[in-house]
Amino acid sequence: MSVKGYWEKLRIDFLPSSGYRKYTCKVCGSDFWSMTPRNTCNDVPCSEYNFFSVDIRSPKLNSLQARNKFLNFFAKLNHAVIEPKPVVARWREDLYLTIASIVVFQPHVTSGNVPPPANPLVIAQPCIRLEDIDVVGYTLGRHLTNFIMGGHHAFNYPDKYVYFANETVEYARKFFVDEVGVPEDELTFKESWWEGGGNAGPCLEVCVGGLEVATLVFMMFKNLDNGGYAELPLKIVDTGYGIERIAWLTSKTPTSFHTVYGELLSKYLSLLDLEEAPTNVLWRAIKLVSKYDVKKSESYVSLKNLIAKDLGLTIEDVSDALDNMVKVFTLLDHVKTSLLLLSDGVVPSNAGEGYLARLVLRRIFRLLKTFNKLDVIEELFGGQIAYWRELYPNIGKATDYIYDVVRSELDRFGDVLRKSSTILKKYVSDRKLDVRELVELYDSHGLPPDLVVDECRKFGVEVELPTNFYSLIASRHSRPPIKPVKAVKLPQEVLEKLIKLPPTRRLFHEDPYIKTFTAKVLDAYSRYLVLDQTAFYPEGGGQESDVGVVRINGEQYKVTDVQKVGDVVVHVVDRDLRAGLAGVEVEGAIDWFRRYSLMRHHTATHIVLASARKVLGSHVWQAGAEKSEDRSRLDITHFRGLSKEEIKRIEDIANETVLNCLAVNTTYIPRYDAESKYGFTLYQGGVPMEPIIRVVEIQGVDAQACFGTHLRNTCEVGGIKLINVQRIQDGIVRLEFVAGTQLVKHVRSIEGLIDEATSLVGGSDLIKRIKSINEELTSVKNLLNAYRKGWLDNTYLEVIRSVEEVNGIKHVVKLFKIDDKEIIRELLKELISRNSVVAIALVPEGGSKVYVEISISSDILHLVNATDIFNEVSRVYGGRGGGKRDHVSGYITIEGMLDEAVNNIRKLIKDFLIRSNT
RNA sequence: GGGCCGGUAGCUCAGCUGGAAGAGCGCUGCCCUCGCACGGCAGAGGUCCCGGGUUCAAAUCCCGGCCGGUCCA
Repeated sequence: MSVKGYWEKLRIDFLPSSGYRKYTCKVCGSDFWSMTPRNTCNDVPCSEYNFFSVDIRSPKLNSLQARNKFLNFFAKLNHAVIEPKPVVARWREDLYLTIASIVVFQPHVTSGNVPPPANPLVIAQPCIRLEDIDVVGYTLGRHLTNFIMGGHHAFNYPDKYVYFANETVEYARKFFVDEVGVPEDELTFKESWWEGGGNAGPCLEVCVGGLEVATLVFMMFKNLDNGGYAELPLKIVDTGYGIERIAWLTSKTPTSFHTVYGELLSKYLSLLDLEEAPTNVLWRAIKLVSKYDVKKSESYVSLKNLIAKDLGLTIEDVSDALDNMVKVFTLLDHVKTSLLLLSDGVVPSNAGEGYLARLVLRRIFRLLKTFNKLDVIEELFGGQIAYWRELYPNIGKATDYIYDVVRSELDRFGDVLRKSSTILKKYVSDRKLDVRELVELYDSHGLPPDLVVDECRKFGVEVELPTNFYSLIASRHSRPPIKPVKAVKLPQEVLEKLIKLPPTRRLFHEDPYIKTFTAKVLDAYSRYLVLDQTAFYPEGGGQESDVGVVRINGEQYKVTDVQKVGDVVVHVVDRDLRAGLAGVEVEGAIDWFRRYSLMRHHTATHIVLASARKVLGSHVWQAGAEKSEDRSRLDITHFRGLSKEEIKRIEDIANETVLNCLAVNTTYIPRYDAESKYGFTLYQGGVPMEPIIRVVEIQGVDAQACFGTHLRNTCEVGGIKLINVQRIQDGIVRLEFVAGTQLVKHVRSIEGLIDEATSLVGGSDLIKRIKSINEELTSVKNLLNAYRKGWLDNTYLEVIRSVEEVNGIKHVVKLFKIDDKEIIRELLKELISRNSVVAIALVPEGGSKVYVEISISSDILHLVNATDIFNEVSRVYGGRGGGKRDHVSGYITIEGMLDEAVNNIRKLIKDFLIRSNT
């Protein structure tokens, strides 16, 4: 079905009945609704911007006021106001950032698993989108990397209808006309089609004077693999109002940066020693910018040309005025985006969402570098922290962390730049730099092309920056489809068979201290056993599964692994089970020692995470965890390695928590209650898809959504010792620790190591022994060197005495019966550097193998060649080897008497020298 | 998660079309100086990241791993 086909199906009666009529855009061909006849659809680039000439009957609004107006309007229409969520979408596995308000409700609500927190609802959600990051600034505010998306949402279930397209359009019209004061003739609704995140539906783009101010999406379909659509059971109203654009519309400033950042703009200009561009240039720019395809870099140049022509200025005048403004706009935007990311706890790194933060920061650094103003970076951040801390309280709380990270990232960027000159020298050593090299400098070394071009000029190397540079980069990166590889530990046929069984009653949750139990067999197949209830904990939440035994009909089976398939717990036993066991009663017993160790390690993990957050800051998140019987492993996000002091403090605070004997309570709480009570730090180990979640709370210390089995009280942990701390990758630190009785085991293994080391070196005081062994080693080394030197001196004289001469060529062939090639080589070097001589060493290497090394003084190289001599010898003695004219090494084979052979070789060489020199 | 670049003396790096492990800075000692800096001379310092392979021969080539950097998801 075509897009238009869906529109006929949807039918929005409200528009025609309120006097709107449908027209077709002469430029893009889209259908749109308008009160007054129009040729074009009122959206760029079909129409020019003229929203600043529209007579808006409303006071000027800044973005905070526009946001409040939006929320209040929909609150009056019985929408519950929902608190915004972080800009880092930690609840999504397929997305790093909150790019729209609907993201807050995906996938748990949109899939139908969890009801929305209210219905209908309204939210003003800060969002970050980096896809247009390159054109931010150039469009004078149409594109931003951060913005507030006002969304009113209604979720229509098959059995519960709230509202859909008609009401949505009615509300939008009322909001823009009655609240914002847009004259109704200026308001248009363009029919379009929206797709995203696996869903799709028709949408209306709401425009005023060329500016799109809202999109109204009616999410009705699911994308199918074959490219088609399937209707969703849930019909969702998904709207996005551009709060900054609405503010811009009312405040009539030449760019939206003037509206959003207010006094910060002039503050930034003065910090950077810049002048604001003349107003007439800015106004001319905003009128013209709507016509251009901003993705093409040459269009910015033609924009400047046109402004110059219109205003009677030179292109240089316009460039001077506009280029710096664009950079300042970009700085304003990027600094705010950084603040939002960092205050939500993102740790910059070279992977994941951390990379996105680094990308934005690096762009800031590069821009500042073009002004030579890297030193004002803290003032730039400070200005915005003060400006935004009221609207975004997290920014105020994270101030220290933000400065720390900015400084540390700036240092790192400085390192890259410092390295750049040596790297560059390597690349321009041939006095030129081609495009391939330019691409490699950026892709492999992080050197931005504009910077490289500047640097090259200093070396006197001219480089051309191709306009398609970034698409060249893109083409270097092949994009494999995202594959959510789920490690399925059970065979497919077992999964299919078991998924239909009723959920297993979780005795391990009801009472984590149950060691034995009885249950009924629901199904038994091959080595897989499903019971109606079980005390066996299945692997999950980073906790390994239990092991133990089950007794069925008097026969005992070992349980080696336990997995969860949906809500069904599957026991894997050590051998095949009989058929027809369904209904039979079984007795089970878990390996309690192992389980208790796991429980201690699991509770300890929560304690250590909380301690790390206390010591390092609230940007610390769990990046992975694994609890096993003998130790626990916790990966946390942090921007540098830990100092000894920090490690000690984490350990101390963790053990304090243990000693304080705090209760550990496990409760089931409705999702939204839990979120508002504990915040999003609940979801350290991922986000469950259920409306009611299991919360493990250590009173006053930590609360997490968690599936694992925990102790009743922190006392039971016994004690916690960090045994290994390392930075496993940029932005992630791994903490390994042991708890409880495992601590004893760990100490014992260290004792064992010490004992073994002590017995190896002898004596009783390990440190003392190692010190004396070291000294001994040094003196033996020195002694050896002395002997070598002595050997060298004596042997040198001895060899010199054996030098013979044929046809004016001095030469010597010597057999050495020590296997120390290093000193023999040194001897040869000594010989040839102090004499004009051909020196040949033979070193037997066991069996018939004899090592040969030939060296020739440089001044007689014109007379004789080492390779030739070697070949002459190997003709008779079957050698393999090679080298250069002055030096050859290899092996020959000598059977029988060695001394005899050496004499023979001497003769061979003598003959050769006679022949070759006549 | 993937692509690319890199890992050689305490530091910064060269050597990488296979053929005798190097430079600069720093360090130690001596000379010069009243002393310091500079300068001069001499010297110490190496698991060429690790493990396999190819080869007469590997820092260099091939395979695998570890670590770092960087770009893109």
